[in-house]
Amino acid sequence: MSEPQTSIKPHDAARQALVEHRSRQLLDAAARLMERDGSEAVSMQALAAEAGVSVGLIYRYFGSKDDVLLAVITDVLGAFSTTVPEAVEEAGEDPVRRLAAAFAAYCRVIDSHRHAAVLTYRESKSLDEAGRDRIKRLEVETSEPLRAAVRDGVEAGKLVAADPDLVAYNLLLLAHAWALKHWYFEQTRTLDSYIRDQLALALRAILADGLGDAYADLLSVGR
Amino acid sequence: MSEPQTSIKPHDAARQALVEHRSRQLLDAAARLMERDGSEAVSMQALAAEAGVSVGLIYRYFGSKDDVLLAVITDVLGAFSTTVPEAVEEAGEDPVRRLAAAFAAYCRVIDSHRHAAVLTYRESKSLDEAGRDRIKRLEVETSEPLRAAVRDGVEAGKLVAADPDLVAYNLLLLAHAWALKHWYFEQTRTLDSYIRDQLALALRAILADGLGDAYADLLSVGR
DNA sequence: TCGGAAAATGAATATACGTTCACTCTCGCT
DNA sequence: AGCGAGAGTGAACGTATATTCATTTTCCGA
Repeated sequence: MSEPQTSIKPHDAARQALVEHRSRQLLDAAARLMERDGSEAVSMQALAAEAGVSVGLIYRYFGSKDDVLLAVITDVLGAFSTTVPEAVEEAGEDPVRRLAAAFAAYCRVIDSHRHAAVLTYRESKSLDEAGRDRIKRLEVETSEPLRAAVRDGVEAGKLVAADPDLVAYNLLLLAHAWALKHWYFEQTRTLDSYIRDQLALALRAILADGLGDAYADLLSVGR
Repeated sequence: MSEPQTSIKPHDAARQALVEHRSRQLLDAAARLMERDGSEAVSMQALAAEAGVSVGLIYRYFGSKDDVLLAVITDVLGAFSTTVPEAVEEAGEDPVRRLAAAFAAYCRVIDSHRHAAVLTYRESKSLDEAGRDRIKRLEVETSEPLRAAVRDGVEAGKLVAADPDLVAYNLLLLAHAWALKHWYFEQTRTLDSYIRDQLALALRAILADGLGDAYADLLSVGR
């Protein structure tokens, strides 16, 4: 009934700290590798080299390559779910402003993880069924702030959208598009002008009549 | 100065026919394989099996796997450049109707090659720089009908778009999205309702004031 | 009918990569 | 100081798969 060792607690704490540290080190290395050489370049050996550890060590902290990739994706999705709500709060009460802030925040997170953010689009033989389902669910969940903002706008009579979910999902897609089609958009746009122009276009479709003046600043298009 | 063989001409014709036949056979097999098992499943051995030929034969008609994939993509892009203009012509003179027809045609082509159409999004280590550039150029070219329709609509005063190119490219993206995010959209939509709803939403953003009634049929949403 | 050139075959080769494991190193405790 | 458990190592293994090539088959013209 008694523990074989009395020092379980402190051990566990140290262990946890190490796990935390190694996981972060590896996930950071994976992200770095991805942004530098593309997501195809993330092999276990390359990851080990980038992180400055041995191949075998990775398997002490992640069960498989799938697990690593899953964790990278989860990381990015986590960034959404902290950054975006924050930005929305800062935008104040107006649902239109909140929507604009949410979209901008999405785009900015994606811009700083351009490859990792679109890992989901890779028809990976790697990621198994369960992992894919989990990611899909998370992805839909992280689009919730957008959906909420659109719904609020409709309820407040400031937006008109027959299908708020479609509007929100399209905005999510356009945020992803900044990464997916970066080679195209970068020819003519910066991140800021992309956000501004896409937002202006989207708002034109859903802003209630007569509100153009109130949001003129959001409806302007880049020079 | 004289040819070693007098029968060069007929030979060449027969050769050409064979090349044509084999290429089609292989590209069709690749497309079939892709739609059935996903694009990751297209290995040279699987392709050979699906086409009912030997592995070595593929290399007689394509220099490498890259070449095969490139040809598959080119095939789909070719389908765009014949189908879409056709659909646009059938839609008559009205630029708004033409735009609607173009978008619908895009979506339909994509729907029938859901995996192949989206091969471009695979961050393939396979496809080399030159091939990717060629594809990018072709992809932009195939979006020309959309661009033209939007521009015409603006000139005719029926559409209002600060940046017609962005509008056209977004529509292209939304067509791709039917394939990219099929797992999401299929939950709530059919291809037809997808086309209708996306078109309605997009038109709301760009239709000139007072034209709502004239295009009420294009602006309706829902089942 | 026959010879040979082109077409086709598929086993073998090369390579890249995920995963494992026998071994070494580190460090806290006695 | 010495020991032992857990941390870390990296060569080796298995597998998948792109590519090659020696060999066989097909088929057309003489």
